[in-house]
Amino acid sequence: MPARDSQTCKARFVEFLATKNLRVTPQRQAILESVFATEEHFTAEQLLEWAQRRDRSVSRATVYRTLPLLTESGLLREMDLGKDHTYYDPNHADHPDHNHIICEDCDKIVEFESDKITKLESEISHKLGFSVKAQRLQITASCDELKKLGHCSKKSCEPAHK
Amino acid sequence: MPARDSQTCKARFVEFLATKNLRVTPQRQAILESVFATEEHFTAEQLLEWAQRRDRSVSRATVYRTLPLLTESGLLREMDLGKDHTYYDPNHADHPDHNHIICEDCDKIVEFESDKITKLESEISHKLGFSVKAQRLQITASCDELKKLGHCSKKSCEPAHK
DNA sequence: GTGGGTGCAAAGTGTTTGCAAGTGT
DNA sequence: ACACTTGCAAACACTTTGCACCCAC
Repeated sequence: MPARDSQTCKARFVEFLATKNLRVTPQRQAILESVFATEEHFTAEQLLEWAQRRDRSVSRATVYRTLPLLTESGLLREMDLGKDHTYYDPNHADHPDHNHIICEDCDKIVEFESDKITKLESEISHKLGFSVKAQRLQITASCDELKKLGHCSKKSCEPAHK
Repeated sequence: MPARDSQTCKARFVEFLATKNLRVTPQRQAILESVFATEEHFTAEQLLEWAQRRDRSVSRATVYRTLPLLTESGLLREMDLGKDHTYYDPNHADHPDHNHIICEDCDKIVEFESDKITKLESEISHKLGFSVKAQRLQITASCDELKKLGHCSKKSCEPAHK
């Protein structure tokens, strides 16, 4: 998937804030910068740490208050990975229909898109009398190579950390 | 989707307990009966209420301790619907690959299966070097009829409760 | 100037757990 | 008898919120 344009994302968020009569504060900017400096999924706690590196004054409360704004504006998407905290996906803005393969061996997540699946979802939904608004597909899988060779050569398939 | 055989499910769970050297207690039986008396998705709190109707002695702690056993045995599946609590799907045993359409108008959930989607998932995963272990697809949709007529005639599409 | 925003710490809430007593096998 | 189980209540962990002060527009 092509990389996103972080400038565009930031502009979109500022616009979103304006629409709702909300303000562009230094804290929100620090959070915004942090969000679009990564393409990885992250937690609220991680985001707090990143944002504080840019602006010491960012508090946990502000992170938790900004996260819903980012999801509401469509720039971020909540992800439930079965852990005790919520993950956020910064790749949603450019690829709203992308799916996830989660390797149960190494916890790594691979993203992919499939027009065919998207189309089928739409067709089936239509038959059942619905219009698709959003979709989320998570595949839990195991790494073929790891199973066969006992290790995993994929760059995207490192041993699970922690 | 054809209805499940609750007798088989119960037998499977008893067997699962035996395998792990766990015991068949009255409380677990009450919970088990309750789980397979419904085809709807439910919460831990609902399950507690149902189980207590069969056996007053069932406590919240036992429900929370039994739920992981039921998921581990493959009879139940956790569902995240974006609410603050976890939902459980009792239809997983017979239809492990079924998907969900969640109507954002009325909160109703419709289940469906699609061999084509399942196959595509498998193919794509294989190409990326993974073997599918499980999958979950949730489609958020809106009810066509509701949008056009202002109300919803589908039996499965009642107004959202609460 | 004013309505929104912030940090802090306390509160909230679904879920988990330590403990002493009970019970299936 | 020996583990495994249970109910109760306290503990947890992530997230939310009340409040008094602050600041972007």
